[in-house]
Amino acid sequence: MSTQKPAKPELRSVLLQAGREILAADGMAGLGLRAVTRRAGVSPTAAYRYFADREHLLAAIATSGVWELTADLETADRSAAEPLIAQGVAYVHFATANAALYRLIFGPERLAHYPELENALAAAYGILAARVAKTVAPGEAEDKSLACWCLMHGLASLAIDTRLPSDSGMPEALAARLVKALVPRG
Amino acid sequence: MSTQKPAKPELRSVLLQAGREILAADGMAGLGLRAVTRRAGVSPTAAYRYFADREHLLAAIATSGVWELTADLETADRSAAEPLIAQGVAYVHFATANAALYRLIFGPERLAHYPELENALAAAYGILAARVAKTVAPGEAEDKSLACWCLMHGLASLAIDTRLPSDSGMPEALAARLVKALVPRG
DNA sequence: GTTTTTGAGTTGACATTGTTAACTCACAAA
DNA sequence: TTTGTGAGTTAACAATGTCAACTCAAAAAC
Repeated sequence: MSTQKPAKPELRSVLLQAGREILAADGMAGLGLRAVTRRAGVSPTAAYRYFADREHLLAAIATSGVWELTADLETADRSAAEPLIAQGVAYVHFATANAALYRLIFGPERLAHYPELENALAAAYGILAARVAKTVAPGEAEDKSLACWCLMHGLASLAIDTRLPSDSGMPEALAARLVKALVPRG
Repeated sequence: MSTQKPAKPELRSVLLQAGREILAADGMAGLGLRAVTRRAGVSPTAAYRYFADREHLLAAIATSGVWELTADLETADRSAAEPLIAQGVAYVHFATANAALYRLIFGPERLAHYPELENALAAAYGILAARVAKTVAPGEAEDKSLACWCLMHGLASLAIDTRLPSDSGMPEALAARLVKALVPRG
């Protein structure tokens, strides 16, 4: 007789999933360690077998999000006539579609100390920088990559906080315009 | 005989000051309602006479910071040969010199609901947009202003989180280069 | 000049949170 | 059969945000 249980739930990833769901439903406000374990149907302290403390749990959730973003950038880069612009659009689309998650990633100050998160972010930036390097004069690559990244992050933040001038239209369209302004041959 | 007391301490602003000090010393982590009142030498609930809850207190602290930033942008704009670039430099200088405060301002999601904070931010943006409008072709002003703002915010965030490529030099210098790349006649 | 009102703050309590230390207990190894 | 051990639980702690009820001095009203 086979067990009815979900076949090795792997609590660690269950917790990440629970965190993502809470994030999508209640935003950062609801994202406590106890809330996450509660939703995972497990006792609060169970999380400590997989995460040193609450911050490490949050960092892991953020990391999972960044890998998703990286994948989105990669497909955008591959599948479009204007790859750099497509990346910009994909970036702000991800941010607006996963607002709370994006805020977790770039919100608090816990960033520098989590190598996993660092790596994921470096990978995402790598996709962008590689495309810029192929699009722009060699001497300009470094600065333009950085400028693009800043531009997209800034735009995404403003869009999420509905701080864009109300007549700016869809943030994705804005992303396309702004990236084009910075790198005309995107 | 004149009183020895500090002549109408105006608890509200004392609390703001205490918050700023905590922010500078311990970062956002230490910025609890109880910590603030404790440092102000007053009981925890005293804050509720001036702020509806902890978030309103934080919003007020953030607002005070944004007005400071606005003033910095204004003087930078007035006192330089290349006013737009000076604004960019002043912006990231403020952010890096007041990292925790900057994170409070742009960190959590409590933004849209605090008109005071909204106004302060609109004022800061106004300074920038006005200068861009004077520097750039009429049709381009809107988008370029926005792009500048995004650029500066993105750069400031990355600089604070030490996520800039390590060979980028001082963030202020970087700000000058990036703004110039976007608006050559800055 | 006495009474009343009120503004500004305190005390004490409550529910929640993150975290720790000590435990249970099924299952694999010996 | 015994012994470990991995994965989780229970019970408790200190700290937090918040509320309701109070104190009490100084200003207003009569």
